[in-house]
Amino acid sequence: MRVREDAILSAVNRLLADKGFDLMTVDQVAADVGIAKASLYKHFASKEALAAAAMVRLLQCAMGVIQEQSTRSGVRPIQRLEALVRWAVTVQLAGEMPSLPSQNSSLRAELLAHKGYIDLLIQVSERLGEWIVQAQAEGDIDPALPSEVALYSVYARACDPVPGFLKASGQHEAEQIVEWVVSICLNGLRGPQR
Amino acid sequence: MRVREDAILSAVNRLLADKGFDLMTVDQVAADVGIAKASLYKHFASKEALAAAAMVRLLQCAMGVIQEQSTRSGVRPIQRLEALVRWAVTVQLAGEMPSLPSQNSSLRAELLAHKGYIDLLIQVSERLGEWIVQAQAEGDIDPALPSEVALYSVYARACDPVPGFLKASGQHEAEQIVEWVVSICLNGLRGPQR
DNA sequence: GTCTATAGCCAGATAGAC
DNA sequence: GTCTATCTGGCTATAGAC
Repeated sequence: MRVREDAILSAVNRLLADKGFDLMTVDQVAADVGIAKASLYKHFASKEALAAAAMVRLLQCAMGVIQEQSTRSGVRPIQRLEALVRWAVTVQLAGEMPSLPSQNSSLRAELLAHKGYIDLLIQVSERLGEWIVQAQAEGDIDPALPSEVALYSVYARACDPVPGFLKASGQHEAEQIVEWVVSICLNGLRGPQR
Repeated sequence: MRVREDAILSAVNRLLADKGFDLMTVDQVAADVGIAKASLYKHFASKEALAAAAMVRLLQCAMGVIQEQSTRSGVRPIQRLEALVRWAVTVQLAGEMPSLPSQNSSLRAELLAHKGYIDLLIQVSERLGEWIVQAQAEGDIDPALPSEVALYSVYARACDPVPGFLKASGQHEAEQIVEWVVSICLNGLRGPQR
C-alpha cells in the first residue's frame, strides 16, 4: 500500500531528523505510524532499509529543487547553488532533515548496495558539479578549489550543527539564521578577496 | 591510578572519534585498554562519564593551543583563530577528534551537570569570543555577523564531515585538505567582497 | 583494584494466528 | 497485511570472590 508506506517514511524522516539513526528505534516508528512493529517489517526489510528509503525520498526532493532551478533563465550558476543551499539549510532548521551517522557500518553497507540511492546521489552530484564548474568559470567560486571540495562543502550544509545551535539560543529568527549560514557558505567558496 | 586512567581516556578518545558515542561500547573500551569491564567502572561511573572525561581532555588541549597563541606577539586575532581552526581540523583529520551526538539526552544531561566540562567550555568560548570581536574590529571578520555566529562556525569545524570525505576520496594530501577547509572557513566569516 | 559471572534491560527481527 | 507474543543477541551495569 503506497499511502501506508508514505506515512511510514514520514515518521522515519521525522525521527531521523530528531534523534538520528542510532537512537531511532523501530518501535517508535511503528508507534508513530500507529501500526504494529511486525507490520512495518512487511513493508521494509530492516531498520537500515527504512533509513535508505527516507534518504531516497530526500534526494528526490533535492532533485526537484535542482530541476526547478534549472528552469530559471538569466540566472547565474552561483544563484542556483545558493537556492539549493538555502533549501537544505531551511529544511534542516525546520527539523526535517534526516541525519545519518557517516560511521555506522551496517547502514553504510546497505546504502551503498541500494541502487536507487546511489543512482540518485550520482545524479545530484553531477548536476551540482556542473553548476560549480560554471560558477568557477564566472569567478563566483574560487577556481583554485577542486570542484569536489566545493561539492562536499555544499553537501555538508545538510548536517551543519550551526543552524541548530543558533536556533537553540533563541536569539534569532529562522530566516536570519538561514541567511547567515548560506552567505557564510558561499563566501567561503568564493575564495580570498582581491 | 593516573596512568591507567590516561590509557582509558586514550582508548575512549580513539573510539569516540572512530565510531561515535552511541556505537562505542564499554566492552570495546575495556578490551582496548586490556582490562576487565568491571575494572573500568571502578574508575568511571558510567559510559557517559567516560565521554565527559574525554571531552574535558579535548577542551584542555584546546586551551593549550589558545594559551600558546596568546603568547605570540605581533599577530592579528584572525591569525590566532586560524591557528586554532587549523589545529581542530588537523586533529579531526587524524581521526583523533571525539564526536558526540548533539541529540543523545542522557549524554547531554551528564555533560551539562559536569562542572569541569562546562567551566572549560565557557573559558574557551570567552577566549575565542575576544579574538572574534577583535578580528571584527580589524575587518577580518564581517562586523555585521553576531560574534556568536562566528563562534559556532569555528566550533563546527571540529565535526565537519568535509575533511573526512576528502581524505576518503584518496586524491589529496592531508595538509592540502586542511588548508582548503581552514581557508573556506575564514573566507566565509570574512564576509562579502567589496 | 582486578577478575569472572551474571543480572536486567532493550532493541531488532520473527512466528504464527487471523 | 495486521496483529500479539516471543526469540535472540548485545549492551550497561553490578555482585562477589580474590
